[in-house]
Amino acid sequence: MENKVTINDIARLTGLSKGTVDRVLHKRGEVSKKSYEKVMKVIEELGYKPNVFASLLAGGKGCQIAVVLPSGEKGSYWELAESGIAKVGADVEALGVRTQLFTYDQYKPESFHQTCTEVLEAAPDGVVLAPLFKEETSQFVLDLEEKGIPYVFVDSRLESEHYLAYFGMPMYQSGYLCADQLTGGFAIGSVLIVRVRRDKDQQADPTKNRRAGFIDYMLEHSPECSVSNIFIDPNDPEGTYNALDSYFKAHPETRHIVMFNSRIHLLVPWLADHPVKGRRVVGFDNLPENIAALRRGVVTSLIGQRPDVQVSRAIEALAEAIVLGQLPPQKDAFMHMDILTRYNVDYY
Amino acid sequence: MENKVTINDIARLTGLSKGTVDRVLHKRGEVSKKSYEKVMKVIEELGYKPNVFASLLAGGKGCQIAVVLPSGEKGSYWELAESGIAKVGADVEALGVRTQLFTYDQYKPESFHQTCTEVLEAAPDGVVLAPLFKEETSQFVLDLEEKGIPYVFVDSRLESEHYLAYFGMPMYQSGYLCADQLTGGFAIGSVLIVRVRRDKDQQADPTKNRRAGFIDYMLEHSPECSVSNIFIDPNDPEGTYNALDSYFKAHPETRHIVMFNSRIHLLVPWLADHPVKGRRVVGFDNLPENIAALRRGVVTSLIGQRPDVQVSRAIEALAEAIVLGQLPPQKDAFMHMDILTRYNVDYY
DNA sequence: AAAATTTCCGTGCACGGTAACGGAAAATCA
DNA sequence: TGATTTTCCGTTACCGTGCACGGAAATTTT
Repeated sequence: MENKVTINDIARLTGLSKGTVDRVLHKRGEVSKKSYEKVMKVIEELGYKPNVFASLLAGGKGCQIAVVLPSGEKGSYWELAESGIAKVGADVEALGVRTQLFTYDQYKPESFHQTCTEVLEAAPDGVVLAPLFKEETSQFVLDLEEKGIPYVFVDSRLESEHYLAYFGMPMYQSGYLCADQLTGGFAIGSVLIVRVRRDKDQQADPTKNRRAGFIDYMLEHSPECSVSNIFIDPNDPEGTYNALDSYFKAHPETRHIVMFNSRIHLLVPWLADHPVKGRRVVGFDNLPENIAALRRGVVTSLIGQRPDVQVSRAIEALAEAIVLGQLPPQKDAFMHMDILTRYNVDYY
Repeated sequence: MENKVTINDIARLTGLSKGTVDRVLHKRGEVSKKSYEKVMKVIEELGYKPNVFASLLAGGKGCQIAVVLPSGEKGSYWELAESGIAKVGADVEALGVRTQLFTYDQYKPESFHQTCTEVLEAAPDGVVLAPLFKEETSQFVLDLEEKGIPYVFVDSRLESEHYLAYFGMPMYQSGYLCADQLTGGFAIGSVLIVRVRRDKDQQADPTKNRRAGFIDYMLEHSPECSVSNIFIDPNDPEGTYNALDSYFKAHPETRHIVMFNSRIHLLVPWLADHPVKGRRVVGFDNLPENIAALRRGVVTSLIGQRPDVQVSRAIEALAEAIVLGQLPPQKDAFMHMDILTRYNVDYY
């Protein structure tokens, strides 16, 4: 059933041998132009697709996929992404696909560059890439294209036309959704945005678009609602605590709190000490610590994009493209924005 | 890489031929007890796993999976489930898995029984089953076990110990979650539950547990909030409209509305005619009509379990078990309860 | 004890594709 | 023109399993 057309059929119809047919299939030369075209024509007509099993059986090599991510500390967003590698379906593994993880320091462009050269040396059959640095990524992508190595973006992407697929979250919309969750659709008092202070010469703020979506929602639905910002240092718990304390001393009328990165858990100590009935606290990403906060009831809801799923789907898409020659149905796959509350988080 | 152990290795180590080894592997007799045990021992020791590619190549058959669902009218829940069949990964198909759909009338046990015999005649290698009738399902499952055909439940399940896996939604918790969505965590006025009238001798109400979860939440979080019920006939739009009309004439203070089955869209005509600021309307399942209502803003949120994903995951699990001999990591996979609002529905 | 069964097992081909090997034909060189 | 190199292609031996066929050995029948 399926594709009855075999390499032998083509050999017979072209009057050549399967050895020659195999040579044109794999473009390993030593074929006259005339024969080459004859074979290609018949392949086209019959819609020949090679039998994956036979190919794997004979060749045995399978394929190697490199996954390039920022190195994830324990409990971080990127560790979650990393765990997606282990979640690819058994059927993909059965197809002879192997994955190899390469990490880089998300704060050091030169570390990323270093990792890229390592990847190129490893010469994988495909690359899954979470890009953070524009310049360096453009260069890397050029190198990959030159070598004919297909690549898939996760989390964010470049404007490049040549990537095979992209799995990520629509940032602007996630901010919009977040605002809806925070306000519950009702008009409310003022809102506090807690942000992480970052050096200006560092990379651009990845949550910029998200914040924009949030602001737009508020302007449309609750124009009377005031929005304030404070900045904290993620490595200074005490400072964070004090920042919140002094802000709320000055603005006791502010009720709801939101953060646009995955660090909402940093607020837990202060929140736990200052419970307010009706306060809504919304953050992003299902990190273990965030989920714990959700369960405690300190955080109202989280908006999750499941980076692990992004990675595993990316690997699967890449594998299907390489091994089966099937392009992904859609190039840009914006993934679910999951709304997590304490009542459904157990099932994610 | 992987399993270097082949059938030839075993043949050599046992001093037998691969023909004999193959015979014990497939239990097709004609092997002396002594040889049988010798082979089994070596297989055990070396942890032999057959090469899927070679097997598929030689045998060619692949495997046949029967999917048994209630017949889904256009736009219905079960049609959504049906669509999951088309969504199994290309890699699973590449493994030589073919699926065949069998449907039955969800209101007629005898129709289910009829379908079951058809399935048994087709003698598939595995069965995905959405069971509605307890008695008949128990019998069917016994037949399957007798024939050694593995089966996976979706949507709901029997207490049977022998199913391979189950993909479904935790009903009680979904009701709990629903109540949280409806109230938004705030204390609110009274709530209306719209239910579908059904004959008592018909099957039991599949949403009973869900309702129980809802009620429990309300008792715990908003004991002062009154909950009323009305009943409608899904096939009588006019009657539905009038029922809502007369209820709300008598109880204008009731604001929020909930339905526990997938038919919240039946209320759209009335809701569209009677917009109330701050009213929350929550229903279940991402049917096209429900999603349309969500987009219009008539329905506040939906709780979705994506029956299509349940079906495709079930097929994949079954395929992996049959073809690769890999049991699913967890027997009971309670699937996500997705909270859908107009702001994230586009990404589901 | 010879013949007829039955039980058990080895051999060999097929599945579709890969790739090394070697040789014929064509092109280039002397 | 003969020798040499290049270009091109057919042959062949696998890869690991499935399975049909036929035959040796063990068992039962005459």
